[in-house]
Amino acid sequence: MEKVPEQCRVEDALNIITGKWKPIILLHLLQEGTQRFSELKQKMPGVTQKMLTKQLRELEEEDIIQRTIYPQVPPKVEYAMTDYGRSLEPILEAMHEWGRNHTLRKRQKQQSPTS
Amino acid sequence: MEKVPEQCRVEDALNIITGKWKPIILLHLLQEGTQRFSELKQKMPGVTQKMLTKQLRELEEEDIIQRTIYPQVPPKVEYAMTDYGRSLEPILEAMHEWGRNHTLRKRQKQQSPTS
DNA sequence: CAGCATCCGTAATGATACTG
DNA sequence: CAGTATCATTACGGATGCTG
Repeated sequence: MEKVPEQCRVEDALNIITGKWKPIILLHLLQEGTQRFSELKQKMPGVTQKMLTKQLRELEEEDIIQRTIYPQVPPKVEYAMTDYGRSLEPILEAMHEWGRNHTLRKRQKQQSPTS
Repeated sequence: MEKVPEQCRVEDALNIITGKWKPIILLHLLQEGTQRFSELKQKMPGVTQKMLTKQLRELEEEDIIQRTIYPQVPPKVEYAMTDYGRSLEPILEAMHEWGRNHTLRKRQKQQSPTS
């Protein structure tokens, strides 16, 4: 139970899943399995290739997702969660749950302001 | 079990705990209880007043922490987790745990590169 | 199709000085 | 002590054009 702040590793986890599009990418891959680049892009309105590519590379770098290139023309690249990446699922679930509750809470606050 | 990406609330949770100093602030308050501004600052090497103030205000805004001002000279301001804020603890714990494991994993990879 | 390179605007963070 | 205000710097994200 050594939880000295200096050894705080929360940020390490945070660095992995933080990024404008990473949570959504992970949700898609977790829920719908392997996806092509174009599929992901299509399912994420507003994202640019640059950003999608960047976020995917960062996730790949950390072994969260796997990138498979099919050497053909036109190119085909698929992304999938790694087994290791799936270990993030409980955390993502918990955050999703918490976030939803938080949104509700906020709404209630606005309706009945205590102060 | 409606987990349509469009309803993804992971980011809501993420927005709360993301920030260069928020995780450390939360860890300190969770582990050591109520803290004065100066105590926190002292325990967080590298942080500036500006940043510490800003992050604290944001956490306060979301009801994660409570700010108590003692009207005296010199001023005394204390920060503490709210009950609601404590509901984040399991998530932070999980992330800390995961992060630590991730760091270890990375180190091993570097020693025995498979590829 | 997938992705890289470049340019640009905004937002986040930092350094520093000042104040009740 | 606990801020606020201002300015400088950097990181992040978006738009666009080019390539195998």
